[in-house]
Amino acid sequence: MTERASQRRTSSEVSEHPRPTKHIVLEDSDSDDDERGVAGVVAAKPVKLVQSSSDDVSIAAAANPSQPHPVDHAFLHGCVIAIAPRGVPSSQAKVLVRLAVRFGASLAASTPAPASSSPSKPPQRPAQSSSPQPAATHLVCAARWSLDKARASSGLPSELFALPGVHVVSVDWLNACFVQKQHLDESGFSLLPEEVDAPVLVSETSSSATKSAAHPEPPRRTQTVDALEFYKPKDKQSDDVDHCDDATAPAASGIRWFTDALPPKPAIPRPLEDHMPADFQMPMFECERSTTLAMAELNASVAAPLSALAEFYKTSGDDIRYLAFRRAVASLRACPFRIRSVDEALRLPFISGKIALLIGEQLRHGHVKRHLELCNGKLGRTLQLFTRILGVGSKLALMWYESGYRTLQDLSSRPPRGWRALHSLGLELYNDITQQIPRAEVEEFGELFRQHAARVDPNLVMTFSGGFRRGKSTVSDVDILITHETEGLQNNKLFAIVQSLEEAGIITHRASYHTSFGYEGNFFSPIISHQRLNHNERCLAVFRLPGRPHRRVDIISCPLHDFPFTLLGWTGTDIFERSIREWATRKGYHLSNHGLEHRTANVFTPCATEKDVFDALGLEYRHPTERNC
DNA sequence: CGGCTTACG
DNA sequence: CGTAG
DNA sequence: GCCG
Repeated sequence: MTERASQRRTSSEVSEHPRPTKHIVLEDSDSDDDERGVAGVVAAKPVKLVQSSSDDVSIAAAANPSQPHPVDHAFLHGCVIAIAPRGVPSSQAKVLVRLAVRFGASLAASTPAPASSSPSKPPQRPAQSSSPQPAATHLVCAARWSLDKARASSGLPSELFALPGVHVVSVDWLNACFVQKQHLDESGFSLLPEEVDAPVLVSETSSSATKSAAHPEPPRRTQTVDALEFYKPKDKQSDDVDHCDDATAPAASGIRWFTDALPPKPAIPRPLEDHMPADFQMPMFECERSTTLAMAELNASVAAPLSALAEFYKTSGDDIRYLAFRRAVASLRACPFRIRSVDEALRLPFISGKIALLIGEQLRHGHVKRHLELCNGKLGRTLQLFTRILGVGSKLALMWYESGYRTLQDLSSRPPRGWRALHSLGLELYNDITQQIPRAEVEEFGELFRQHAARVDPNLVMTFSGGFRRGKSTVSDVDILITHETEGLQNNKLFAIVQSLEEAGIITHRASYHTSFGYEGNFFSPIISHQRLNHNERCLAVFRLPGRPHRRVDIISCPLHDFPFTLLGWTGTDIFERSIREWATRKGYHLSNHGLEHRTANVFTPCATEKDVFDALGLEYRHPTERNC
């Protein structure tokens, strides 16, 4: 199953590498955050945290296995949930189930089995799919039902009710657990024997009651990102690796920046000009390798025609060849030796037969005929021209080409089939948007963004992702990721920030604005029952700084518990993303922006940092600057 | 010869 | 179909 | 187009 991982390349040996990392711990998690209020104070008191000598930053103590609190993304771990088929609307039940699983619970099998392990212990790690578990620890019934009624007509097998220690609770219990991100004491939510009236309704107001029952000790603050480092965009510019990091200075005011505390890898393992050793082997998966920009220079000329061909195939809709060529290019980029012969090239993954011929041609003649024909031909040039219009992909471009369109002028003078308003904008901004953006301008915009965001909510956290985070000296667009230091509070912030930037004349266009509501605060909104468990906001916009071209910017907002995954997902490159997801699949996981879920256990693996994700996957951590596949 | 990332609008 | 990495 |  996971064989391929270890095939031909090392990697799996690495999978059990030690975990020497020490993590940041809160010195005083209870200290109030008043001081951090608005502007300036953040700087005054940058740390309530002790940074270990280690590489990674972590959110609070989630990474400390011996101490599940205070941050527990799987706070329902060990719970085996059965939801009453009757009394609880099925749409609601569906959501409850997915959320419960999302936070570590498992589902009772439809056929009850004898109870075995103790209800409240979470003995099984997510990875071990087949450990025995109780038939059910929690029977979840409609609110305000009596115990008798539930036993009689909830539709749950009556033997479940007889299990020792089983909790029979109303849906309000689950609801409250989700809202507070804690495993709340069940007692306040148990179904009562008789017609005694129902327990408290959940809602916000019940929190005091439930908390006092569940947590005699002072209620803990919800999860925060206090442990994240601060980051101030540096004025010292550079176009190489180190600038994304070393992040020590706190932001001058307002919200925080998240940054990677990991120092970039020492770059090139060996002298670049060495010959490829006879035993040289490269891992198959791009996510297993380090691919830095400096390293990629070495074989850039050999890779160039393949790279251009990949682009051609992408714009012409041949996704498979696009992938094939991109993988080949990725191998060349990751190769720390200059490729001098076809034989050497053939030893790299995803280079064989046809592609090797092209490489040979490039080596011998300095050009590749197929490259020149396809990419510089009429079709190739036109497809590239058209697909660089906002909202135009291979299908439209191809269709328009076949209809005889050849220039942007053609398109604007006689709008073709499928023309949309977005395309007009794309045309209007074409010359601006196709230009590369220097890092300095990204940081300039980032600073403005930070100021506006801080006015909306000083406790937001922001970071760049995309090419900027990977250390590119120029980027094709700006990617900004925001979250909130308190779980759930990032809701609805993005739109306000965008509005503010629009009013200031910085954001000039909004190509799209997506939002979907999750569980926070909106638990039973209709949208939720359509499987949307995470609140995500995403805005594709255009900004312009005075005297500069228009620029594309993607702004993404995610809940705190998604942060490491969303950051990982938006940092790229696309080849890196595809490879790490495929790797995850081969390890039995499902990796997305929202989490790392074991495919059979249906349990999400708690991760507080990107590094936790790599660890869980048995991968060596890759710094963003090593993901330039 | 099948698979090749994933989720969203 | 398009977007994103 | 390459890999298993």
